[in-house]
Amino acid sequence: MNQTVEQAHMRLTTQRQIILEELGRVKSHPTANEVYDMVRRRLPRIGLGTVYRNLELMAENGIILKLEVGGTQKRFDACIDLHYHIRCISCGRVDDIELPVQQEINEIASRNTSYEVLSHHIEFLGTCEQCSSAEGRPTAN
Amino acid sequence: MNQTVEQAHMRLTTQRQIILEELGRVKSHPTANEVYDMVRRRLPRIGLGTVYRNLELMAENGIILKLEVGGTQKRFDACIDLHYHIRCISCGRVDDIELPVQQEINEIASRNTSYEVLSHHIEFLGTCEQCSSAEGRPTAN
DNA sequence: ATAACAGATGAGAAGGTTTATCATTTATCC
DNA sequence: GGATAAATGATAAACCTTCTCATCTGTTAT
Repeated sequence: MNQTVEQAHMRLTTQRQIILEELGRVKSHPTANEVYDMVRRRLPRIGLGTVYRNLELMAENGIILKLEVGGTQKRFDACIDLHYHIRCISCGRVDDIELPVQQEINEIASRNTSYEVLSHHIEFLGTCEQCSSAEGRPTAN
Repeated sequence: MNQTVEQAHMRLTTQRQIILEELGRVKSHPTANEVYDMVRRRLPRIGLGTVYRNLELMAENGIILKLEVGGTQKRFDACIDLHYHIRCISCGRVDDIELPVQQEINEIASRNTSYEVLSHHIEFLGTCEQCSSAEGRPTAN
């Protein structure tokens, strides 16, 4: 599951290479459109569809991570190690959160459901520093 | 936060009443469109916008719960007690899962982030009974 | 009761995100 | 190099959600 573009029998095209590079460059968890904007600075003629297609493909092959978080848009992460996230309910940004991964709750969950449990994800909700400090100010929002 | 329609200074219109009734009738976690379909059987002239507007409003006022889960669509729940969910990666259905709520991890998370932590949600991923048993069959999917 | 007012609705348009289509381009394999 | 398969870019389409606004409904004050 966790592999490289070549091991997934995907051609390492220029587009894929740069999508991967740009995604790896940031610590944020960009949406497809944000990745598109980053990549377009280096490949101005790339299509939005190509970005979507490849993010989806690379996520399916375990090369990158597609975040299963709330909010309207899908987000992607070059770091595929299991870790948890926190999302700002005001501006929507998503950050990593330091918390020991609790693999054991998968087993606990398994005992209480008819589903075949594969994984879990914890998402915290809160307000980020910027939005918290902007709350009082009349002009900001 | 957790209150009735009247306490939220919302008029208890026929539409709101029936939306609440229909949402309370099911144990699933329907999408706005699924609620629309259920309600329309009793109020054929209701608009989809009314359903969206009122689900959103009632969620804001803590009358119902808007699920912060992955997937493309928002889902709603008449049960507002904090509990966790499991989502089928094959068909998308969402069920409750029995697992003690871990309020203490909010505090642990708080120590490791600059966010103001408000809440958290755990979402398990897996395959539901139906999809698991349908996996082998050639015709099903 | 009735008039004035505010809130809610229904219909449709519009917006935003994602996926599908397809002719063209690019890479790979003999 | 030529045949073949895969990937791209452009565009359209699909999908979900929100917005707009004229109309309707309920409330309040007279």
